[in-house]
Amino acid sequence: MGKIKTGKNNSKKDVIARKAAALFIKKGYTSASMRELAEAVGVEAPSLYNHIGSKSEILQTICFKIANEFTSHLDNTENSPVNALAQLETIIRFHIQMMLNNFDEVYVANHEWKHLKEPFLSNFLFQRRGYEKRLVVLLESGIKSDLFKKINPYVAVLTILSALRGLEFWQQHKKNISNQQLEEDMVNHLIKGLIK
Amino acid sequence: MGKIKTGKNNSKKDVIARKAAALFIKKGYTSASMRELAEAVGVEAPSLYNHIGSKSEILQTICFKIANEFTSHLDNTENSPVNALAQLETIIRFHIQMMLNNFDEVYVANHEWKHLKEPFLSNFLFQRRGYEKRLVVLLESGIKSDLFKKINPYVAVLTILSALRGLEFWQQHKKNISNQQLEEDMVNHLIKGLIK
DNA sequence: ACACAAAACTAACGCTTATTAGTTTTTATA
DNA sequence: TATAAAAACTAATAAGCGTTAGTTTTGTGT
Repeated sequence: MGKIKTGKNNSKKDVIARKAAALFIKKGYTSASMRELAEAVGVEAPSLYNHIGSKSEILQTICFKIANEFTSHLDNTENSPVNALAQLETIIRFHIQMMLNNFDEVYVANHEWKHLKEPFLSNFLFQRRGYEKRLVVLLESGIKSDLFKKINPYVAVLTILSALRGLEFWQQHKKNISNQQLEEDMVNHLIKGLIK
Repeated sequence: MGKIKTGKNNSKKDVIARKAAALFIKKGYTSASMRELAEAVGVEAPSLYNHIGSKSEILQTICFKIANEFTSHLDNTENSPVNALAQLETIIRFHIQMMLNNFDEVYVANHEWKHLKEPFLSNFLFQRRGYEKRLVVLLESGIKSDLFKKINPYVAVLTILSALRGLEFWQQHKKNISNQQLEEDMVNHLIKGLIK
């Protein structure tokens, strides 16, 4: 049938993962078949197994790649010398950038993690829960420093993360607004509602 | 094997739909099998077909029941004599109430609509898009009346709807905060960031 | 108690799934 | 150009899927 076309910096496994992410968005992980994925890649289904271990492994790769990017960015931010407000703004902007620049994989990590197999499922949820908790700590510190209103920090984190996640809908609408403007408006909406 | 237990005001079809919603949340629509659903209901799989037409029909029932509830509430709100800010607040509070009181069905409508069959899929998306547009009009009217900041109304609607959707995570966390407090904090966060 | 309808059951169908085995073709190296 | 490895292919497997057919049990009204 064909041959997998690789670019310069991406392996065949990368090509498969990228096509898979797009397919998982369109059909959902379970409904997306290896035969469909193979067709998107330009090859017969069994040929995929020369490059990947299993369908489930593709999902793992996508989910943990994204989870690790968020986690390591948070590591860096926490170590920066600026105050809680500036840290929060940095994090919000990073989420927005990730949604705009790595849409497919972020979407899959957000929507299809449910189909990870153990122990990956537990690991993923543990990592995500840890991320949320660190944000709550950040919010608490901002409240203690009198930077933020005395809102419940869990609620604030939930609100912010959910609003950011919702950028996935932007990809579909494509309104007449630049990414720059989008980012400023969202940061403004989410932050100014917090500042005293 | 058994018999479907119906309460007073719910038909056997309702019982199936309710169990199905819970199962669709746990496994996703595609991965949830009719045999699993049957077991949850307490019956053999083919027996379900005495009460429902198909698996897909269950999903349709759930999705449109929820969509219609949101649409008709918006109808009522738009006809109320209060200003845009008060209308927006009413709508936000309704979303929060729906998330807290009809969690399973709202979750399924939000996550599994992708698996609706045509023409239901198109109808559902059309209805949802219409809902969003009406909210944008509301935001625009609020901006024109100088009630809201001059933020992009699409971005604001996206931010608000996404944050509200994110209440689905609340169900899992169950932190030490009352529904009342949760509602006030979210409304405050989302609105006060808009008011001049 | 009898008759009819509702709702359960068992068995099975045709289809799709991810994956494996075994083989052939392509590519890279020397 | 010969050789070895990489990567494609075809064929097939076992398992699970939604659903249908046909039959038996259960419940209801007279």
